[in-house]
Amino acid sequence: MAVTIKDVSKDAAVSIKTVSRVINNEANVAEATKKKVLASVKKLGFKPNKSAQSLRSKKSYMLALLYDNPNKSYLADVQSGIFNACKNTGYNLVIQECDYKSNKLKTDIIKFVEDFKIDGLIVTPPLSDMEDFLKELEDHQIDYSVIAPSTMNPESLYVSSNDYEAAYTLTSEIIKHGHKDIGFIKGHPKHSASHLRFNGYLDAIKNHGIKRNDQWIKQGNFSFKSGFDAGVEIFHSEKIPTAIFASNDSMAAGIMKSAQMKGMQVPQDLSLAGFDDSPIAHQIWPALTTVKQPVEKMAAHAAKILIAKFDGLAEKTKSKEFKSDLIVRESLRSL
Amino acid sequence: MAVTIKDVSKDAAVSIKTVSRVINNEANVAEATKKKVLASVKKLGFKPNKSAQSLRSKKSYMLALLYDNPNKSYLADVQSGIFNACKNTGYNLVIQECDYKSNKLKTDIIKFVEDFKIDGLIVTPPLSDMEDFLKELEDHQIDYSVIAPSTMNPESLYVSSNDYEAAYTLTSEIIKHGHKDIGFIKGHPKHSASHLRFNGYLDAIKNHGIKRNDQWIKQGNFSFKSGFDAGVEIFHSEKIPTAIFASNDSMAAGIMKSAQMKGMQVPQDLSLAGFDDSPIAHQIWPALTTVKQPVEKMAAHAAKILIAKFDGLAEKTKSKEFKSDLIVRESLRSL
DNA sequence: CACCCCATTGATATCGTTGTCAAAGAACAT
DNA sequence: ATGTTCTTTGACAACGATATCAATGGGGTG
Repeated sequence: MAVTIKDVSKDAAVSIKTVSRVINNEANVAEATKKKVLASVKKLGFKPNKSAQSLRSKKSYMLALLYDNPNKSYLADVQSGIFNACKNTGYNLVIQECDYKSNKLKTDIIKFVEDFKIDGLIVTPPLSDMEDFLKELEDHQIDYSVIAPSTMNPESLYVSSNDYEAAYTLTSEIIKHGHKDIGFIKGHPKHSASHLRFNGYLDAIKNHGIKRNDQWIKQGNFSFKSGFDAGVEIFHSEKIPTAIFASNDSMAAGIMKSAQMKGMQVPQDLSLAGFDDSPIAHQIWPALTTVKQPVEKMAAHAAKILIAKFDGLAEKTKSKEFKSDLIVRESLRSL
Repeated sequence: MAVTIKDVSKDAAVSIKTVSRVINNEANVAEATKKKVLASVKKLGFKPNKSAQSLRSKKSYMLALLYDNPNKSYLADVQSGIFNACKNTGYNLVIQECDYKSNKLKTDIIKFVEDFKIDGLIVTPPLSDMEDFLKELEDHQIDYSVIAPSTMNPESLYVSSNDYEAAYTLTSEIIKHGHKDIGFIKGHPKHSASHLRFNGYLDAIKNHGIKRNDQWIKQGNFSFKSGFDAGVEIFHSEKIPTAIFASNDSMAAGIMKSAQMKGMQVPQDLSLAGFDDSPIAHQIWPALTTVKQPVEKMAAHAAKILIAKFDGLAEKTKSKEFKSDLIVRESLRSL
């Protein structure tokens, strides 16, 4: 039989309520009592029973990760980050796949939260970009933190990244290599990341005196196939750009395939850059120059913010913007 | 306030124990009573409180997935399968990363199971290949099901795949294309899949009268880099094989990189085959001929087996072997 | 008709926590 | 010394389910 709060209270010669107070870090426990109790807890190896805690306190100690059809490696990184943050906090993670297009999305999620008594949500793109969805959560007093490239509501809990700046930097890097004819593949329009990256690109070429050429700017949706299709289209243009910046690595890989099928070599005939530093970026040849976001850290932070909010004692953790790194590999050549 | 068993019992004019009996599908409830109760349950939208159930019944309704550093897309597929199987069963999934090399592995996992009162484990390679580890679980009466290419213990709960046959088939396919000089890259030695795939290859070439050439057989560990290194080595041989079969797609991609860096074209100068049909297989060019296992279905089945064991009523689900499919793409050419 | 058996049902204890509230004691002001 | 406030503590109820065990009643048997 496992050791219970009762055993501890006997061992420490205090009431069970006092033990409860100690393990919950409540105020107004004498220092000496606290010490005594903690000693007993340690000695007996006491671990509070989650079910009993949940039942009584109406908390589930469960966070849920909401996602919609992400890149698998992104998902794995996010999960991994959250798990690390949860470790030793008593919180656990459940995963919930959603369909951002569903008109039942809001009610489904609210039902999910209520059924499972989820304490808080961690919301990833593109759900994190849907204002009405987040509003609905707030209306139902559901706590959440978002992982998103931009923040619409600075009051909410969030971790953000600097997609605009990163795209600006990467574009500038391409320009530094002597390129003037630079194509761009946009990401999925429902992701705010897509617009930020595109704006970073646009501002960078503009500030370097390069004129935008819409023949080389194609709409993609972050999928390999959309990159491939965009590549095929671009290579049908009368004039072909010397470099293409795709809004993520999968699309860049798609372009590479379409280029290679046309007999073009990367980077000799075409320079290429991606975004995300997903596994594909270094598993193709030539390896992609890209931008790496600290996804795992971001996810961990998103979880920490939430937990800090629930658990009064947790060190106060604030919303925060994370910086991305430029990863220079082989797919970019100097003209 | 959520509706409780008490509300239902009032509405149906029976005792709470009878409601409990109905929702747990216990025997000896009159058909009429059952109907009446179920009607009230539906009418009020009653959902049993997990915490209360756990507390009283000593079950957590939680399964845990044990993994060690897998391919991220494999992990995502496994999770997705398990989640689907859990849906509407009341069971939930937690994820636990392990280190198969750690000498604390066994005690850590047992502690984990006891601390969280995990009902059952789903064990993936290479942990599922460690007999002593599984033995330890049994000694502690921990329920588990394994997802593994082979089964050491036909009594245990498992889902298996036919890696040997699939490798045999794929090798035969390569031979049918006219290849006689076929290299092989072995997988991580701690994975039984590695040996099964290798044996499938060996038997296939033997049965087709092809002699084994150890210069073309290299040890890998399923990583991209190990494939790349193996490729570099092989291409230093005096004679180069016309085809290489890598034990997984990442390593095949690594070989492709090493070949392309040498100026060789796939499949003109070198045919290539992989295994797993991971995303990389179709995101490189030429796309890889490979073997696809129904990973998601397998994982779902592994979860179902466990749940069936716990929940007396669940349809009896048996251990099962799943078949893989050959996926023919562009990386294999006829001589 | 009396008896027993078995299927069905319910009253109540129980799981291991936290919440409520009151009591005891310490500290401080008057 | 007395009253007041604040800190510290504990007794006991409560959370919402399942477990135990006894009560009830219908059907079969002698």
